[in-house]
Amino acid sequence: MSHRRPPAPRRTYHHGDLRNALLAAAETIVEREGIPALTLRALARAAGVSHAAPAHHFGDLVGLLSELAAVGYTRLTTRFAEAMAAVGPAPDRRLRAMGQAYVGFARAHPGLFQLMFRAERLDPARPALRAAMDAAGAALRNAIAARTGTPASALQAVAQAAALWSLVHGFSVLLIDGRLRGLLAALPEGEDAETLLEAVFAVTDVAAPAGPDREVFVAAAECA
Amino acid sequence: MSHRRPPAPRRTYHHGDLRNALLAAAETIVEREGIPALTLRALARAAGVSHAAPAHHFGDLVGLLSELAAVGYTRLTTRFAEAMAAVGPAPDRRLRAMGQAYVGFARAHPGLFQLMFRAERLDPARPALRAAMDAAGAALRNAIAARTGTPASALQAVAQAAALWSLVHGFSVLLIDGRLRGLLAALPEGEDAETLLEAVFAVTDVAAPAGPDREVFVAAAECA
DNA sequence: TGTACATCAGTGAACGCGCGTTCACTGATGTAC
DNA sequence: TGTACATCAGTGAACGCGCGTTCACTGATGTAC
Repeated sequence: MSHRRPPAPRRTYHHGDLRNALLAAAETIVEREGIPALTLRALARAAGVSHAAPAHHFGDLVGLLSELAAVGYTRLTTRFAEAMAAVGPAPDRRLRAMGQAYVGFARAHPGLFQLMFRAERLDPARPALRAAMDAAGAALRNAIAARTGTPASALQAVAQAAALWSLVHGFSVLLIDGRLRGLLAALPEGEDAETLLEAVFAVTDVAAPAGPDREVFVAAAECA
Repeated sequence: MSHRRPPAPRRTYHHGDLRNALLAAAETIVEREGIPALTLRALARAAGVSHAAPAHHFGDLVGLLSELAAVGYTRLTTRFAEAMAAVGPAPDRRLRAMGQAYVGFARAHPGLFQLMFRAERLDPARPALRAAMDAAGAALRNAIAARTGTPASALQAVAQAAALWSLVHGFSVLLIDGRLRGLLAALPEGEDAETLLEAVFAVTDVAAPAGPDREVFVAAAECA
């Protein structure tokens, strides 16, 4: 979020970059106080501006939050790219890196992440939001397609995508909501959510490493 | 929800079963109008009662919604039991049936399901809610333990549970939010969300049938 | 370079709304004797 | 069986609050000439 300004002092009548200041304020508020605290007046207050000012830039609250969600999806797409780049070209490693980036994003920005999936406060028809969502979705599908190769069927291709997305999304949601606390407590000393996610990938075929298990399986096909 | 009464006619000053009437009204409202429409006044209106009346039974709105969420968790636990009973004793079938029941519940009661996971409107310390959540969680863990048998490690046992729960929860959330629409559209003619869920289980090891694949794998271990 | 004017961005007072909460009340129910 | 009384459940008016929206306004900026 560029051009962030302190809300207090302003020497000129015009703000200069109220649009970005409002988005930054919205993100701060949602992380500190949660989604219900996101109101037009609270945002204007945080940006140090009269409460009627935001209307000039976003129309209404749904518009503003949709733009913020778009920022979130764009940031998520960036995280995807970074994580995959850091891990080299192996498709299964890239896919796992992407899943870890997904969960990592949710943990780093839980409020924003929740907002991105709270349909009632967003307008998916907003071009910026639609474009940002599409970009994130395309990155996910590409990474899955790269690993799967030519799928056995259309159904299987779709199922691969739905499975990975469901897995990392469900894990993220349950984790930031504290629902996995019980399971995490049952872990051996010193193990945390990151270890658990790795183990989840391991017991799951979706993003499991193409390791010995898979080779044994292939060998079995020949042996039989 | 028992003893449901029409809100309009009431010959006696006392309602008789306002507690259940309010829970029923809350469920109707959340399914028809969504979670933001759940206010004390709207509930009282729907139950045909003055807006100060609910306080006698639930204290405040969080209390009322927590009780409703408890009803939801209890119903979910019942669905679990029904689905597993209908499918016989085989642990992997039972586990899949449970996953299907989870997603089926979310589809049948999307508003209630969302409420059950909207922490900001619930008080998890309420005994009824805590008990109902624990019961549902225990059913899930038991079904997983029955299929896994003796796990290789504590980490793996926890990972199995986290994986299945994440998978079905993520699938449910994305499905009722319409996020899987794109993937569903890519399915062959006539295939629906139920088929997709089956396929997701199939590409996933978590609840995959102990079918030929698994046998081949075992054969390979001997063959090598 | 200077001036006039249109447009833009933010102000601040006012509005109506639905909300949760409080409170004195009243009708109904249950219990003791 | 009857009566007195306490308790319970629901009423309805009132309150203050924060909200989004409207509106006439004003200060700043940009543009035409």
